[in-house]
Amino acid sequence: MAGMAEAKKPGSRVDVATHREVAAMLGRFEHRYTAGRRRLVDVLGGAGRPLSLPEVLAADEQLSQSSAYRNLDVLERSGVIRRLATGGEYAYFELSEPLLGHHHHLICVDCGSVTDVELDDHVERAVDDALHEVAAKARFQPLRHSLDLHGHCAACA
Amino acid sequence: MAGMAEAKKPGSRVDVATHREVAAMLGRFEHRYTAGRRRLVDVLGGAGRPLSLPEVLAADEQLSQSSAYRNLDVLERSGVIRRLATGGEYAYFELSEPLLGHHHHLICVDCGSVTDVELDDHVERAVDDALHEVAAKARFQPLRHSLDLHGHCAACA
DNA sequence: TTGCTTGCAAATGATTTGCACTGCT
DNA sequence: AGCAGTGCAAATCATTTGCAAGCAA
Repeated sequence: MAGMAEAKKPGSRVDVATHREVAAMLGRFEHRYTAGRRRLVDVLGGAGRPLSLPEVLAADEQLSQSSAYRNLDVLERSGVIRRLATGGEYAYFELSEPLLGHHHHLICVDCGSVTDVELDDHVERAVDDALHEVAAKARFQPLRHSLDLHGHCAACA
Repeated sequence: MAGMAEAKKPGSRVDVATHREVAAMLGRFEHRYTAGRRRLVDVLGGAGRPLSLPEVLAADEQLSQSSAYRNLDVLERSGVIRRLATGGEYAYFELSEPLLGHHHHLICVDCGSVTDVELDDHVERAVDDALHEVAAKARFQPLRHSLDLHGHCAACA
């Protein structure tokens, strides 16, 4: 493990391929991949779960609140990250599905924390088929589905 | 149809059985079923789709903003209504599933409007089974799942 | 230099709350 | 009387924005 490089820059918890991909996504919208934005991607990519803004700021002291919000907005519009409406007091942010893969969330109704989970392809397909069917009936153009489980996390139970 | 009473009080768009059920739910929490709360249930029950607070207020001029928010909170805590976090600027409210039945939402990313849809029991069961499985692995106690489709509604497409 | 980016401080706006009053029970 | 419920106005607080200064092409 120690000698086994994982293609990460020192100080970055996200691999080089991901950073390259992010740079390309930003480039498509004529946005620069600045230090502040790279820090956000490092924090979100290193967390392994969605983070609220306070958590993001706590993870990297160098980030300022307003710029973090502004850059999260840029990253969201460029398709790099996703903003989760959990119903709690904060929005949560995570790398988008093109970077992280399709998945779902366990949302704690007590503390608001969010955990990523994946489901069987078989179930995913059944859900997608069923949703496309009802969407067609309502002349609704589907973009993506969100499937979350609300309940009490291990820590709050 | 004209002579075919549907067990609704004049001026109420919600049937008597629902109002009785709501009264019982509130009673369990020692809350009264006041005129203002009844008006909210009438508005939400009559809409047939989730409504934002401005829509609720527009539907009944007699409702005051702060009391509406306060009563929606009471109704939510009593299990009468559900608050939806759509990601848009407003929260949306609808009668809870015990009153309305289990269903899902088509959420328009442009205008924020929400439409109710139902899925095959077969799909519902597959989803629930899959979610319970991953929840168990994470020692997470499930309360309910939410499955929403985000996209462009017929009006915004 | 031109214009994207940044950080600070101030503004915004949905939602919540203090308070005095009304009305059940 | 006692206390839940109401409406107004004011407060809250996550998030957004104005502006002056920094930095890359």
